[in-house]
Amino acid sequence: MEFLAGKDIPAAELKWVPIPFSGEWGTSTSFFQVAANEARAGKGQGIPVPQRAQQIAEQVKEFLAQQVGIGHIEATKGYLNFYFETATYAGRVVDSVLEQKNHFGAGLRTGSRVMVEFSHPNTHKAFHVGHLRGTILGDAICRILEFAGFDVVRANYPGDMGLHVIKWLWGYLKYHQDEQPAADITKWMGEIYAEASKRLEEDPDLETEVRAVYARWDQRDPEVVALWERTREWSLEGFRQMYAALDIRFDVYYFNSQEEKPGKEIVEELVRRGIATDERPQGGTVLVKIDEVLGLEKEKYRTAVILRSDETALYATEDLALVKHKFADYPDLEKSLYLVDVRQSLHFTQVFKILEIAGYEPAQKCSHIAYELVTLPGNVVVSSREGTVVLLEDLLREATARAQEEARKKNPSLTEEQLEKVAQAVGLGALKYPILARENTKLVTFDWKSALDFNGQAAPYIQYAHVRCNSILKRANVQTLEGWNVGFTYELHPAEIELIDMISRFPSEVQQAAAEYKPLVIASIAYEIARAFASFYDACPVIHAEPQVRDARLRLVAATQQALANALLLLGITAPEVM
RNA sequence: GCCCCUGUAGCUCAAUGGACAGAGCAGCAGCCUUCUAAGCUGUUGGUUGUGGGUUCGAAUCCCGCCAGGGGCGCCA
Repeated sequence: MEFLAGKDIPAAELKWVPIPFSGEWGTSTSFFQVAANEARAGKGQGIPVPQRAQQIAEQVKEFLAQQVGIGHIEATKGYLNFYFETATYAGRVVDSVLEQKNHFGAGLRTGSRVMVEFSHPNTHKAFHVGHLRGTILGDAICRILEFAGFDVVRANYPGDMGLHVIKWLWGYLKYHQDEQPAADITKWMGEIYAEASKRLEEDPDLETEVRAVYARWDQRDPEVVALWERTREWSLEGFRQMYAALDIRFDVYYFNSQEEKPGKEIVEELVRRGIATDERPQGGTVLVKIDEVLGLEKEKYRTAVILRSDETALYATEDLALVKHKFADYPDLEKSLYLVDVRQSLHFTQVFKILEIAGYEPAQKCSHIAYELVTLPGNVVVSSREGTVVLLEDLLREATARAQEEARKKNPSLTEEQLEKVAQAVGLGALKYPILARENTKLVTFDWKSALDFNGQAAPYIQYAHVRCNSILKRANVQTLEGWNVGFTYELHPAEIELIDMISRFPSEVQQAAAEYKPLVIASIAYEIARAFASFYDACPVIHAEPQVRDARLRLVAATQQALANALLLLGITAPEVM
């Protein structure tokens, strides 16, 4: 550091990055910025920056080489690479995994609480692949945030009231009065919804009848309320089963039907305070001309309608109340996240902005995390109205059936009970992984072929690596790995080094995934660890190696298994013992 | 018209402003008397949509353009 200061090199400005993999570990920094600064200050002596950077790197290397306690250093292309001593580094990585076990990679508790709202299914509609993305993504984000050190509140906000529910009730009353649900309730309800939508499209005059049902709901007409309560429960039961099948849980449920009243009160308050414009006297709506209120010249937040002209509530009405409801329940929330598809970006911007204008400060802690849609081949949007849906239950059934068939073929020694479990783990994992391994902002096209492809970069590949680790440890008949005094004192195979390298990256990947709300980061490192292990498995015998090598490798295998298990857990994917 | 997202290998996707743009799939050539072949090894494949700019350095940041998708006063 003193040396650097003497050279006018600001040590604090040096960025340290991993060295591109070359069979050794180390950390590296470059002197391009230093050289560029020199050149700018006229001290560059006319030497091109890259060359000058290399000169500095060499000078620093010369100096450091005279110091004791520093191993292998290299100056190349303007970079200064410090290499760690292999045996020490490898041992430290493996030891820390085996010591920390299922906490390996976990962050320190931050003491700060974050709410993540996700899934928000609509009652009286089908639950299809389109809903799967937000649900799976939300679950993984919660798992990652929790592991990274946050206290997470998992919130669900089912749409149990709104025009779609009213439409369903209307369709039922008019065409299916007193009908009992079919065995598959969710599917049956979805069909009634699709039928109602179709009839309304064919004859727009029927709108008035639907509005009339909405009015009856608003006046709490006993027949409508009773029917709503009964049918709503059918849907909710369906959701409970669905979440159980997906291995997803929630801490708190909010229902938009509960936010109608408080929402309308907020609307009235906004009108009183002159923030909202009340056009009801002219037969219009209540709305907030946000840009106008803020005095913006260019349109940005636009205008938000917050109450219908017939005084029934919109989602906007209810969302205003929900923001407050959440902070009333959890006053210490540092963040309130809304994981909702990208089409609702403007809506949330408006809701949060309106509350901010009204002086409600927690609104600034709210943010919308947008994700893109799942479409069907040919850019067909999944729509319960159009009936272009792939139902989640069909998807789950297909995936597990396919996984079971595959498992039976690959490993005939499995018992029926084991097959069952493997099919669950593999089928579900195969569905989740492609969604999680993709940037949130990218469209996912669903097709059966790739959904049921279990090869290559997919969950089964990672699960298989975990199973192989397990298999080796079982065959080695290791009772415990505690207190082993073994190290990586032999010459490591490149595959071994890469595997250790990948494992060592896991903790920082967790932090990145949490900071950016990106399960993709975990999906990638999980795959990288599995891939490195597959090469290692092929190149490095464990059980039949010499005792000293065998023991070190057994510990590495155990560490790999642990790292894979931790990563899979964050993705909500089961790590099987056998498959 | 305004705003947002996307454009990387034949296909699906990666890549904190840093070293040679990487994987999978598909294709081609190999590997199972040795820890499960849902695997491994090798190989083919690139003007990162396009034109400028900033920078020592750009797939990445800024501006223009092209193409696709989404949103924009009573759907959610």
